[in-house]
Amino acid sequence: MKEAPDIAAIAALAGDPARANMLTALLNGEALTASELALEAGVTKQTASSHLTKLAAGGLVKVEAQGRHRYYTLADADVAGLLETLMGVAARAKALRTKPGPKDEALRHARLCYDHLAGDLGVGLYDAFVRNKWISPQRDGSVQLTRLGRAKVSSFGVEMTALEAGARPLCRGVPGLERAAASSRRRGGRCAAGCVFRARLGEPEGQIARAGIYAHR
Amino acid sequence: MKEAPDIAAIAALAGDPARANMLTALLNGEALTASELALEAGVTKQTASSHLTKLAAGGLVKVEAQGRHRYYTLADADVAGLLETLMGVAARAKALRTKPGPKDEALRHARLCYDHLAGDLGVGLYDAFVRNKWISPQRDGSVQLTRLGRAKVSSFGVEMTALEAGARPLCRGVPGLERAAASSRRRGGRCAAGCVFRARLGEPEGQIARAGIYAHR
DNA sequence: TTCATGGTTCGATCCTGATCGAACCATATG
DNA sequence: CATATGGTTCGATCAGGATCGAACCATGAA
Repeated sequence: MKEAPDIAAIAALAGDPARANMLTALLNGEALTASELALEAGVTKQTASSHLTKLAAGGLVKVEAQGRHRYYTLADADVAGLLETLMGVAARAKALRTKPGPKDEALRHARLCYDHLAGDLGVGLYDAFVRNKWISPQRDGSVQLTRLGRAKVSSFGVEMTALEAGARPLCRGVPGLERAAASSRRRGGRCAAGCVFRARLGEPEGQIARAGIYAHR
Repeated sequence: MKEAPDIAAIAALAGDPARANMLTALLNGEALTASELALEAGVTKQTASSHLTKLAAGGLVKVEAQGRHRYYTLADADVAGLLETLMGVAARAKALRTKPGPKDEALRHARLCYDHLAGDLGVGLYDAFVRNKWISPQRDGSVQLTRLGRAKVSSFGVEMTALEAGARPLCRGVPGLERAAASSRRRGGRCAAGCVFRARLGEPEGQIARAGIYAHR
């Protein structure tokens, strides 16, 4: 478990209220100065400086100096995603008891959008692709684009270049996932690796695949 | 910023090395006893007990008693997702310097699988759907299933029930995202809300949509 | 019933890190 | 050049929480 300390390090960075406030303030994509972030966090400029140094060292934020101003932004979309995930987990854990502000409402809504109609279309497409035998779920959990399917998507105008892996499955079974895949199948659920493709086409983000990894006892 | 403390609370839970080790040990979906988790974390049983109480109170794990044994599992797939996201951020932040063990390799590989061929097919399908005018990206960033598209997916055998919202767009523009959407469009990138659908069909998880929210300065 | 084992609770210890005042450096403006 | 403002660094303080030994409770097996 060599990895845990590093996970802990990142999590610990977001685990401080002041730093969490700063990160959240940066979620809308604007770049804020150290002073502004100090205000957001409700701490002094020196405390803010100390925190921001840590966030930058930890790779959660980027800083760009413009004259005497230091503009901070989230390091990348993954950090934003992390914050969103935290929000989601917090909400489910009922840790989120207060009504979020407008900005958070927008994020909430965006997430609802993810889980809505587009998801249904993706699911529908996957099922239809299977029924029409355009893709073939494999025993090992992978999904194969069939000859028929190749012809079909080609007829849609899909560029075949990236898909021209011959008989190569779209998603190969993963050694560590075999057991989980088998387990998931027995439960009448979709297999893990197969669900990778399905996740691509419409399920809530990664949930199915994680459900595969995450075999309920 | 009422939300930040709750985010911080969740993050802080994962921010302790012992707890992080425990959570990671549970990532493969197995249920582990308190004693096993104590071993995983390298702490005494009493310390483990204390930690597990917090994790359970925070909603990150679930516990099920069987006789004198207490089996712990991750609370849900979102928690697993959170851990994965943390791993991803840690990896990008170069905080991850050691070579992960086999189990982690499987997770890594699963993620590679996500970002691979299935993604290409999804992207290809989206583009083809647009080119064929089966879906129509709207000015406000939403995506509309066209009359033609409805007929098409219906011909695939896709159940129309969930999609029978008439002229309702698959993904409506979000008020808070309009500016970001416009901004993203100007950059030659895909719009935010439109990319919700696209994300469904193949882009790395939520990245595009977040990129939209996250407007680079 | 006794003993073993799993797990919780209590209390004391101590380390870590957030915090801020003071001082200093860097930049901008009049 | 002097003053104002943005931001960093240093050092001292102290609260919080991880930790573990001891004790206790709960369950299982002989």
